[in-house]
Amino acid sequence: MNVEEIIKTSKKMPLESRTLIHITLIHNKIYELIGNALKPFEVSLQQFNVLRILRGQKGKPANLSTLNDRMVTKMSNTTRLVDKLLAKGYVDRCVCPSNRRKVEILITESGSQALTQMDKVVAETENEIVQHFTKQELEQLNLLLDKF
Amino acid sequence: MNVEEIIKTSKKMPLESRTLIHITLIHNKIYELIGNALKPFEVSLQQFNVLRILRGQKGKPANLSTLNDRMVTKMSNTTRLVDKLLAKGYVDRCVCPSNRRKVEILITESGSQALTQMDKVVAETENEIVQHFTKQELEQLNLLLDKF
DNA sequence: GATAAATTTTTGTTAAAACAGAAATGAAGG
DNA sequence: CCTTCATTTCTGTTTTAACAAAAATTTATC
Repeated sequence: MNVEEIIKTSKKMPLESRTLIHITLIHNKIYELIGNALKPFEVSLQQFNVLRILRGQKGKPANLSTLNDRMVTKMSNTTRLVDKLLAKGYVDRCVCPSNRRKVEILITESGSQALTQMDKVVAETENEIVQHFTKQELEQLNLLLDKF
Repeated sequence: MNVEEIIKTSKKMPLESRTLIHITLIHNKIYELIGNALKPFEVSLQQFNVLRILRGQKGKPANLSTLNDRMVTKMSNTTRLVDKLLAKGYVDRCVCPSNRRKVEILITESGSQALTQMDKVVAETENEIVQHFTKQELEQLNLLLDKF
C-alpha cells in the first residue's frame, strides 16, 4: 500500500501525519474487505463482533454494558444493534431476573451456526489482508502498535 | 495501548486478528482525538481534509472527482460535504466554464484562515498521538504498514 | 446532426452512528 | 417509607455514510 499514490499527492508529508493517514487507509481497507466478506450473511462487522463476544461468554448471558465494554468500536446504540440480531434470530434477550434494569443476551443455536460460517470467511479475509507479512514482521508490527 | 485490556479479553487471539483489531482501535483513537480537536471549528475530519486538499491546489480550482480521488476516505456524497463547507463560507463553488458538467471548488480567504488555525491543533494532536515513538520507530512502522 | 454512450454531479432513500435525554429500576440515607 | 442519587437501558433527534439511480452535459458513432 502506497499512501502517496492512494491519496494522489506528491508532497512530502510529516512522518507523524503520514503514519496516521496510513493507519486510516489500512482501517478502511480492513473494514471494506471484512464487510464484504460478511455481506452474504447480512450482518455488519459490529453485529459479527457482538456475536463473537456472546459466544465467548460460553452460555453465560451478557448484558448491554458488558457488550459495550468488549466491543472494538464502542457505541451508544448497542440496544438497536442487538435488536437487529434479535430480528435475525441470532440472539435471545430477556430481562435479568436479579436486576431488572439489566438485560440478558444470549447467542442462539442458529446464531452459533451462522457464526461458524462467518468465522471461516472472516479468517480467510484476515489472512488475505496480512498475506505480505511474515510471522516475525507481524510480531514486530504488534510491538510497534502497542506504543500508541 | 493494550489490546487485550481494551476489549477486555484474556484469550490469546491469532496474531493476524490481533493486528487488525489493533489497527481498528488505533484508528478509533485517532478519529476521536482529532475529531475533538476540530470540534471548536465545527468541521468534521472529512471537511478538514477537503480544505487541506483545496489549499494544496494553490488557487487552482478542484472539481468533485479530484477531491474524491485525494480524500483519505472516499465517499459518494462529496457534494453534500462541500455544501456544508459552502454554508460556513470556507469554499466557493461554481460551474466549470470549459465543461459544464464539472464544478470548480476553491477555498476562500476565510477558509484559509480557519484552516491555519485548525492545522495548529491538529498537528499538536497528531504529535500527542505518536508521542511514544522515536523518529526511527515511526520510520520502521511506516515500512511495515506499507506491506498492507 | 441525431442517437447512443460515457462522464460528472446531484438527489433520494435507507441504514448506521453520534449525542442527548428520558424511563425504569435499584441503592442509600434520613 | 420517602426522597435522592446512581445505574442501566431505551428512545428521539440529528448527522453522517452507503447505495442506487436520475439529471445534465459532453463525446463518439453512424
